[in-house]
Amino acid sequence: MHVHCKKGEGMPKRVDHQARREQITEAVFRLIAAHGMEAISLRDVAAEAGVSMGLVQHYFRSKDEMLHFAMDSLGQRVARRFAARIARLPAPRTVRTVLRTAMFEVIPMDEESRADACVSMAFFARALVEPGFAAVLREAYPSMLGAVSEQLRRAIGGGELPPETDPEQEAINLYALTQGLLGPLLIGHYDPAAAAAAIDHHLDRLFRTSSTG
Amino acid sequence: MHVHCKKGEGMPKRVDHQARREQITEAVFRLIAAHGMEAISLRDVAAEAGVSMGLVQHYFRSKDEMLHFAMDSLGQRVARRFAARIARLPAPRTVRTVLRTAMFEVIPMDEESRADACVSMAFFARALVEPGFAAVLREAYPSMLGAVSEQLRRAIGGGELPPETDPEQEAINLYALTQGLLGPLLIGHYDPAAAAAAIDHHLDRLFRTSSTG
DNA sequence: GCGTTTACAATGCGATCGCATCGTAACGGT
DNA sequence: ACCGTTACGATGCGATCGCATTGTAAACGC
Repeated sequence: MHVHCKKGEGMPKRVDHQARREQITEAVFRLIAAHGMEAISLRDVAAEAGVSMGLVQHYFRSKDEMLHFAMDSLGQRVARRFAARIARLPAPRTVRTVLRTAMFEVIPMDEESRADACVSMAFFARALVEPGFAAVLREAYPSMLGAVSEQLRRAIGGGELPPETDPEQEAINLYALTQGLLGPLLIGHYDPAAAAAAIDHHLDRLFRTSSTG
Repeated sequence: MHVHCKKGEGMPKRVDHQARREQITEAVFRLIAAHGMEAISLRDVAAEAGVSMGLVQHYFRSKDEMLHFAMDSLGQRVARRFAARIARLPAPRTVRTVLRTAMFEVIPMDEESRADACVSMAFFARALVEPGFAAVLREAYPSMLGAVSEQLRRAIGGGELPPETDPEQEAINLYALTQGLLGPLLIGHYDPAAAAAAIDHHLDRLFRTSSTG
């Protein structure tokens, strides 16, 4: 009636809404990583993104909507990077290699992924007190865990793991270990190599083919 | 010169400074647990504590000082509860039992400790962007880890663990596992019992006396 | 008893916040 | 060519913030 676009998606006049929103979101990430979520204001975001504050308001109806979008965007980016990292693995993909790669992806090795991890922490803390922010986490965790336990089941089927292994339990512990290594790492208690060693140590014990005497 | 108190500590006129500060701090905890750290204002704290805002200002020179005091206070409380829980253990204290108890202490079983965990998360997120808040964590982690690895060394000496066990590595993994279980638990992905099962599962594997064939 | 210090309450202030409003320039459809 | 919609920029507003200031009553040292 009012407007009849050819594409059902959006068909804006000339600018790409999604791109603009993500450009602003990038500024949000930088500010959160640098000063925390509580410190960011719409004016700061506009300044960081190099745009006017009116523009920010134009693309986000409220600050809350902006932050929600940012959280979704971060979740998608993490998931995408996750999948890409797995897909990039060379041919002989043992389950152990896949799991190791996945767990290493969580551990921030460079400044960029470190910043992402900090932002994730900020969002997590927010999700604890604002259920609206917990939605992304609510779906991310079961999917993560499902992927891990599926890998473990594959490993059991392929003989990499003994048949009495509990895939769900091991998946929980693998995930918890990885997440638990993140905190002290971000604070600076040890370096990424130490976290990697911890992961390998755990995988060593899980996948021990025989030994122990 | 100006004032010559008999006690080196404080000797205020008639009120207990420390007590008042901790009373205010309790209100801070309640507000952080309920609405997050970014949402609390001096007026809110005063109202929650049932005092005037001037009183809050009287006992804390600034909001930042108040939050720092609160973080210290929380750290001490956690450490105290930790020690008490260990001390309350019955006579035959195997290392495994001690570790299990310690790890369970991190997992919030009731609403009160859950609130504490949420507050800790909030402080942690803050510490990532404000180094001043990282001071407490900076000393807490090595002390925690040291206690755990010391227990592990005792276990090795006592024959509970094989001599080739790496106490430092196992301590890191035990701590990481426990911390990593906390996040999903707080979000509500599983219940305390599941977290306890994960801990026991890990301890089972670590302390397996023989088996595996 | 008197002055100083302490313990609080009340108020004021400048800054900043999110958001609503308004103005305007450019494009698209007819 | 016109008109409506979109895409912004600029400004204003009420609320709220942390903090400084001021006032006052009570306790202590002398």
